[in-house]
Amino acid sequence: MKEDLVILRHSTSHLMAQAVKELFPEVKVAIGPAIDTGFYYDFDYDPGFTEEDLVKIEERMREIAKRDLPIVRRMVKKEEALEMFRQAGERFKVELLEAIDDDEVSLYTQEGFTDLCRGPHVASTGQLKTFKLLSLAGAYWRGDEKNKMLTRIYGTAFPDEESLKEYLQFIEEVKKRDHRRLGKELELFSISDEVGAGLVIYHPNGAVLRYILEDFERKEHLKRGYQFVVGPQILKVDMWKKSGHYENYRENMYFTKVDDVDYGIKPMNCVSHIMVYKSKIRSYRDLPLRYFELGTVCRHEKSGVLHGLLRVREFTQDDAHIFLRQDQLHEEIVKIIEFVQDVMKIFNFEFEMEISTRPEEKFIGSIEDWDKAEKVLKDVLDDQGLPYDINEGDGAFYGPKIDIKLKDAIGRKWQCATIQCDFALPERFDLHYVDSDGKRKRPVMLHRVILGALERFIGVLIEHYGGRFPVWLAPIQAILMNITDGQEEYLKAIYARMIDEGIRVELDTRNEKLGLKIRESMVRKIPYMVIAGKKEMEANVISVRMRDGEELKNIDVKDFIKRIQEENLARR
RNA sequence: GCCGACGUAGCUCAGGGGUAGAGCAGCUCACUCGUAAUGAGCAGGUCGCGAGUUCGACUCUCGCCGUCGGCUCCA
Repeated sequence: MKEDLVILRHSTSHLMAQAVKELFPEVKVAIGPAIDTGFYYDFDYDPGFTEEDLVKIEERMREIAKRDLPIVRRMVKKEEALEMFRQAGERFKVELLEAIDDDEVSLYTQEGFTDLCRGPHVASTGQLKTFKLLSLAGAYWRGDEKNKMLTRIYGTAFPDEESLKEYLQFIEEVKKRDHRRLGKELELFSISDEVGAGLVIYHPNGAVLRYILEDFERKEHLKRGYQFVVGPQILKVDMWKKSGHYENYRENMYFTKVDDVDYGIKPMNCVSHIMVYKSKIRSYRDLPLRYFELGTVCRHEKSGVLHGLLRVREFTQDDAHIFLRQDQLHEEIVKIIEFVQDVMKIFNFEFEMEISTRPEEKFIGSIEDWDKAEKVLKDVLDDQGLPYDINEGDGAFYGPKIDIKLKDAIGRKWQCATIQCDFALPERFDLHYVDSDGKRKRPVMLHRVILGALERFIGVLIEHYGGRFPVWLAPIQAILMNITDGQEEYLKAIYARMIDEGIRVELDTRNEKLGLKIRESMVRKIPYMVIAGKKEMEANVISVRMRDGEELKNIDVKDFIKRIQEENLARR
């Protein structure tokens, strides 16, 4: 974000805090930074704000802006500032101050309101014109769920009306693309409270989309030397104790007991894949071994985090576990990154990468192994000249990882693919291979997903394409429509032919006007509308209208079928 | 899990202490029609679930479930 935009937004958040203090003097202020989409400020106010309060606060902000109060910076001794905020009962500011090491701190004052702040700020409140308060939310003090929940107000600010308007239009666009809304409109999936929160029910259109993706994935994995394996849905609890999941991941797992034996429903697919590896003695020549499974897992995610398809409790990963020698690690990770690049190009996603390192607590394996693994990950990305961010302490409990964040058609980021390095599970399960010197050695394990979870990926795809899936992914590729009863038989024959050619086609011979049929198909975002009236039938051709308005008049059915089949292969 | 808002017909939503309403969708009939909504009629609801207050609750109170916006967490 540009520096002056940060200053503008940060200043607007101070303006909001001042307005809040004027209207609700008993409120205590916490922090109010600029963020990518605007700004927020956290307040401690026990009754909480209402939507109406938001309107009042915004009005007061405009009034204060009109007063054009100068914003003055002042350096004071830390002790002096502490005394001041203590007197005012601003306990959050006191807590912040106590954590600051410097002798002097800067204060920013605009008539009647002083905030502890590094700054910088605009010169006066009169410069703040184009802003809007957006929403209310709860937020833990310092982001820690053990702390008090404060009330956060989100708003946004821009240098001019034009860009504010643009941003508000962007919010509208985001709403239009919302996969939950499109999922309903396009009859892709549903989530029923009777069935359970976070459990997805695929309807025919969504199920066929999923089937296409699965089919695509199987082919892509076979091409790259992966082998298919399939593991059970439930495994004995002892297995999860051995793997460390019971210790580190139990609160996210579902359990069941049958005939006095405890089972855990799998939250990850690795254990079965490890059992395949362990089933016989492996030679150094066998490695790398790449086991792939479209593995369905269950994780008890906290109720508040569930979100359409993007965060669910049962989902299917395009999961693989690769068993390999240390010396193969670098090359294999390069291959996986190339795999991700190939696949994301097909869906037209750009992406960014992040490396997550060892957590402070809740990890297995030695610190030495962690350091080794982290180094390999960094080396690969450095060698490939790929930029990345470091996410300290954000690794999985069994190893560090590279996370890949997709950037969709309107610039939003989504986490899907991940490559996780694991020295710990091979140790726990005592995996080995026989090396060229005849000695037993420990393999390394990579956990990786390309699309991530099919549910999440489908959700992202829906928003990425705004429901207008490319032809190869479209649940319904073409819809046939007649103009009068006279063409019903003609279209039925064409329908049979297209179905036979593997095209996903629908037949609409209802006694309705063409305009209505076109409209309904447009709403459903079907790529091709095939129209046959008296004229087409007599000439033994069809007319095709595309969802972007383009038309193909009087073409041969054979040519049309060929066109769709080519698009299926080209994957555009 | 936490903070806040919300839950009325398949969908989108209005209403309000005296047992509910619109538009779209659905069904029936008429119309046989050329590129984004033909017309008329009919039918459709334990007002999320459970308890409490009340002569009476869909409306008020409490609890639960779920959804939405966030926080924390994550594929």
